[in-house]
Amino acid sequence: MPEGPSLIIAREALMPFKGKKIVHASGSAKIDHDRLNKTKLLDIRTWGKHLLLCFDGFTIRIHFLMFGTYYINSEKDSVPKLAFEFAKGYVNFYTCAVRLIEEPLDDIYDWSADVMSDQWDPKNARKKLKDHPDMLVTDALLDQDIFSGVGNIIKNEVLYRIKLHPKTRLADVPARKLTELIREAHDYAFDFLNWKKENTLRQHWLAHTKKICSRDGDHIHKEYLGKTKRRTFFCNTCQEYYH
DNA sequence: CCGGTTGTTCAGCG
DNA sequence: GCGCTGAACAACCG
Repeated sequence: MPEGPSLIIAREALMPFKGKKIVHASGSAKIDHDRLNKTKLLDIRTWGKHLLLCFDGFTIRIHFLMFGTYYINSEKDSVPKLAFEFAKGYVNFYTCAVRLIEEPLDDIYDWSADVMSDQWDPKNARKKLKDHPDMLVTDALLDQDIFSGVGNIIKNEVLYRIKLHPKTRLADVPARKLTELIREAHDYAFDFLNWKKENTLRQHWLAHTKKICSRDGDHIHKEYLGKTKRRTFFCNTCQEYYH
């Protein structure tokens, strides 16, 4: 569920409820459900991995973390974190972090950082990357302030696609390669979205969970790299290590 | 059946 | 106040 493209799918699935009134809100999330009862769901937005349910004067932010899911007009056998009942239909959110946000969204979200957004701005991303010369590219792609919506799968696939070694420091990335990094973070996310919709995402992975490099037949390494120590799959032969 | 993980936040420590 | 670590959360897949 968690990476940015999946949130686009979630938003689309929820759009039928836009403008509809919540008849009853419930769930185990520690929020004031009374604020939701009999209020209209004005809009559904996303910022990276955040699902934003907009109401008059506040927003419910849902983060699906690793295992979060949602069921529309159906449920599974566990207590939802949050559940909305409309006059026609209902939604259940499971295993997610729910938070009520009072601030205007424009005050707290940099929309240009979201690789899935119309407002995604490669130039801003480049500026931010310049500010972190010692950051490894494997960490940079996971930085939600720079590449909001990019997760570990997208990270691995982008680095493989542009033939860049995950341990490369940002300062050592050639300018042209940096352009590719930024472009591919956006482009691969949309390939991810399309494949996810077709249910063919897994079969399109070239590096993530792979053992053999399809370019040169070499072994794909699996290491836990960077500050975040996340699973990183890479080929030492075709992914150039600049240092 | 167990181990691992598409992620984030927070407490605790030096 | 900082950076770092580890825990907590929790469900599905192989």
